[in-house]
Amino acid sequence: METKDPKIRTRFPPSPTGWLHVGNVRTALFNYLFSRHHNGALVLRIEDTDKERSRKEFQDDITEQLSWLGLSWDECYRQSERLEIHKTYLRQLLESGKAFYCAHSKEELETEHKRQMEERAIPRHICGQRDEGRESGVIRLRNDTDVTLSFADRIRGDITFDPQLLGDISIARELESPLYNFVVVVDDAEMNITHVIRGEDHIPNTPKQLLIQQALGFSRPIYAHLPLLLGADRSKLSKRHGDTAVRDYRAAGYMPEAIVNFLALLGWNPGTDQELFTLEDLVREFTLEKVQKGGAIFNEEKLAWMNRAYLRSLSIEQLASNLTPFIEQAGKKDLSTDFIKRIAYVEAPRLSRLKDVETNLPFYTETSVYDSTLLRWKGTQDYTEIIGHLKNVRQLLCDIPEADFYDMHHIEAVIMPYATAHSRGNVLWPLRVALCGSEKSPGPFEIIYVIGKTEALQRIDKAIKLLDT
RNA sequence: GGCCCCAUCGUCUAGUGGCCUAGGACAGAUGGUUCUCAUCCAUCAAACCGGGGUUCAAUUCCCCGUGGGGCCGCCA
Repeated sequence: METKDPKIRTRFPPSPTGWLHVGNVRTALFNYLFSRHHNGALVLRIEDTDKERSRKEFQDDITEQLSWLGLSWDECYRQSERLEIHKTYLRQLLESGKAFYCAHSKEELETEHKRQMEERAIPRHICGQRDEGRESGVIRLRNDTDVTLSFADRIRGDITFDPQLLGDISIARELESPLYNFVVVVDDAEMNITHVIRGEDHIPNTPKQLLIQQALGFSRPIYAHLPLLLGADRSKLSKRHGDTAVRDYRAAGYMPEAIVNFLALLGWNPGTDQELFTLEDLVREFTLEKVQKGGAIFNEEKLAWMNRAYLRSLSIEQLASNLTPFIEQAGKKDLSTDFIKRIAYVEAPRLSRLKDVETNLPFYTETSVYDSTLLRWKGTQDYTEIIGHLKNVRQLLCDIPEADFYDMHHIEAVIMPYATAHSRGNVLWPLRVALCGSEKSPGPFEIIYVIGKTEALQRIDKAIKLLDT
């Protein structure tokens, strides 16, 4: 059993350069689960040091989607507001000679890199200007370490690097513009981050950050590198794999609980057969020891299955209110709440995503034009027989009091004996087609239940008329 | 190319030397229920990357291959 350590602090540091995507959310989730499991704190840090690419709408998207998913944070910072702190440490390194200005041009560095690749040499920049005392250019950390760098990853064990392969690490474009590896180290230390839980694509950054930490005299946090989220081709999940933004899944009608549950199981599981977890369950069960090492493919079919499970756990009232915006979006804005509740009731077993409601919506809200031949069961039924059945069923429906139309099973109980007596297909197929005008649809009782007595009678009359002419 | 990480059914995974004729879930196939669609129920098919060790015994430990991935920015 792990002990609860209130001093544990984790962080989630997205850069606001695109819509928050599911890979980021998985990282955020694991940080959330770990910190909450230990009664610790989660810091949200907007990494907006790249002024060119950072945008306010993306930053808003981060907080909006995290909130929607139920992932809360305890503190929030914007890196761009911490420039003075970063500059202080930058000056410290410059003054102590641990960092220096490198005035080589981009072109020069590019040429050097190209040559190194061609010569199969180590791609690194060991700057010849270390001791020239220049006062402008890129600020680099002097790297003359020759001892092997090593850190204990909580998920992968010891990972070692040869620091000589790194060259002099760039830490700022200029004094006013510090770079990622430097800022991360300073902020993690300043914010007392105890556990750095991030994607394994950051493993190569770790030795650089270790070096910067040492130069600054900071203590080292515990690292845990998560397996990557993969696309179907097993490469790192990205935009080219299709919709990966949380807002897209939200717009399609995935439940936040399903997304969280699904993401948690990508790279982690408690070692049991349980698949459905609330966020509280996850917080209670989560440990880094159970985190997987290999990358996991983001399989939308399983997400859809899980979403179905969550949709079906909703009450009709809850489902109806979740469905309402999607029904409105499909162009049906004035439906009564009772009507929507009846749609929710019959659609519940058919929905993978809330947006799927638009598939059958026309059956409930519109009358359709169809060919009279569609009314024939198996395509061969006699018209006069169909007319007879429809008229009889119509009469049965007429005799049901309006109030009983609010019970689907009552409607079924009235019509079913008649249908059975005349072979169900002979009665129910034409009835259903009369009601919806389509080959495939929900059952006749379901449609009648949704549209109500008056509308049902009208549609049956219309079908009878169609057959009569 | 260099460095680093990883490796059980198509996919997500259980499995920490014998309980494994390898378990579950999604997807798939078949059958049943059924007026169509969906739901639901039952059944089936499907994996330990290869080769060496260690051991009485390896999916599990070690090594080497192979395969996959990540990173090599004055992006984060």
